[in-house]
Amino acid sequence: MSNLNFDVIGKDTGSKARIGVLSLPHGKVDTPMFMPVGTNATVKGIYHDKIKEIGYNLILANTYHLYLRPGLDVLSSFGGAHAFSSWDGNILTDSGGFQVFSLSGLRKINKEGVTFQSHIDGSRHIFTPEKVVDIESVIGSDIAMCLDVCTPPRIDYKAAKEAMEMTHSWARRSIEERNRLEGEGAFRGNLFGIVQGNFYEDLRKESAEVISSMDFPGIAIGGLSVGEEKSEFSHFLAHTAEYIDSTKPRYVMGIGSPDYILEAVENGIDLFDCVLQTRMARNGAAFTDDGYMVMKKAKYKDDHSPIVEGCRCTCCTKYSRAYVHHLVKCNEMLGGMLLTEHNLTYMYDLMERIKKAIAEDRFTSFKKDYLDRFLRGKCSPDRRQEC
RNA sequence: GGAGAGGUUCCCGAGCGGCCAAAGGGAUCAGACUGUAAAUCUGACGGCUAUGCCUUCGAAGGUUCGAAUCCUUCUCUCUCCA
Repeated sequence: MSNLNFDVIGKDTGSKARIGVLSLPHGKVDTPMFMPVGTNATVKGIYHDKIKEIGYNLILANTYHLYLRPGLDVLSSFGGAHAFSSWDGNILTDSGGFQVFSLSGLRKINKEGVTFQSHIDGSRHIFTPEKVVDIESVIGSDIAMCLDVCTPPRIDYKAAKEAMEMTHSWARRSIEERNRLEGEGAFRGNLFGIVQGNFYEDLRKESAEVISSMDFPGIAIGGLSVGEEKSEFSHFLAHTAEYIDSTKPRYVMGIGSPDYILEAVENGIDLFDCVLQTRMARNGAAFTDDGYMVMKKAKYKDDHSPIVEGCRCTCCTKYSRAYVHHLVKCNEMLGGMLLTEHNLTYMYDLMERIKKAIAEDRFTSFKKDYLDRFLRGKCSPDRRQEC
């Protein structure tokens, strides 16, 4: 029934890290893999061709945003988001569950679904789990996420439990709708379930087990990296991951920075996505092994070296730090574009290094060496503790 | 030569007797950014021995309890007319 085949092809013995191959309708994806975020069927600041050239074969898009604009009629007339955006790789669609969290002032939740007030024009729209799967089938998602209830940290137990139970109930309804559409030949993607449970150990365990028991080809951990301390993130990531079916691909939604990703990989996570790389690029920062390089700093004004020596991206092979500094200072869009390509290239190549380390059974030492250098650069000595 | 307008903290620019170390931009510097309401946002931005003090609104003098704000002289800039 599923269009997904997931083969674990290697494991690290010192951790739960693993390498695998995901076979999706639009081609294979080697895991662990980072997925660039392209909310509006475009990864901001870069051509789809370039994304593909870097090596990515799986990007995100957002159900809520695409439903509002351009709307289902347009998407449907193109036969889905792939043709519409000229992207022949895989698309994972987020359900709008994150918008339940991020647009909390513009929505209301009840058992049936979520009522959103559009952030664009204020119009009201109802999202039910069934409707989200329907929209995702129009989009043509290769991986379709269920509508879930993503909650902020520090809510009380009762609210956390309610959100979790609603997420579970919506997961069941999503599966029924998928099955119905599959029967009609209208759904060809892979529906992934999402674990919630906020920051309560028993709820996280329960949610991981409940979602794992359902008929999903892949499982995501949601509701992390929503403003909690890093230590809390690490704890709940490890605690949740251990209760998820290890034969399925595991996806942590919304991370992240290299340190978060290494943490996830160590716990056997296969997929993650994040806006950080592309957003920070537009805000003038480059990912490097020595932390984030803030290109607007005056010290790069006359620096003739590339951002990262040896990096294969356009930015590093053709331009100097001084030029990128200049572009960022002038607020020229090319600055953000070059940095976007750099950050996505950096992340792809980092994933390659991680996979190689796992294949050679030295993930733990790789992680330690990498973080020693990355966090030293990211944080000044007096802030080191916080990082 | 004549008439008019004007010189404000790095720049532009508001203020036109006390609530002014002086709005608002910009520049500069620093910080944030993690399933994208983000090419965005936040903070600092005269000096200091800092719930106060000192210096500052072209210059010098004056009026006033009190002046960036009113008066006098000087100086510089711009516009128009000759």
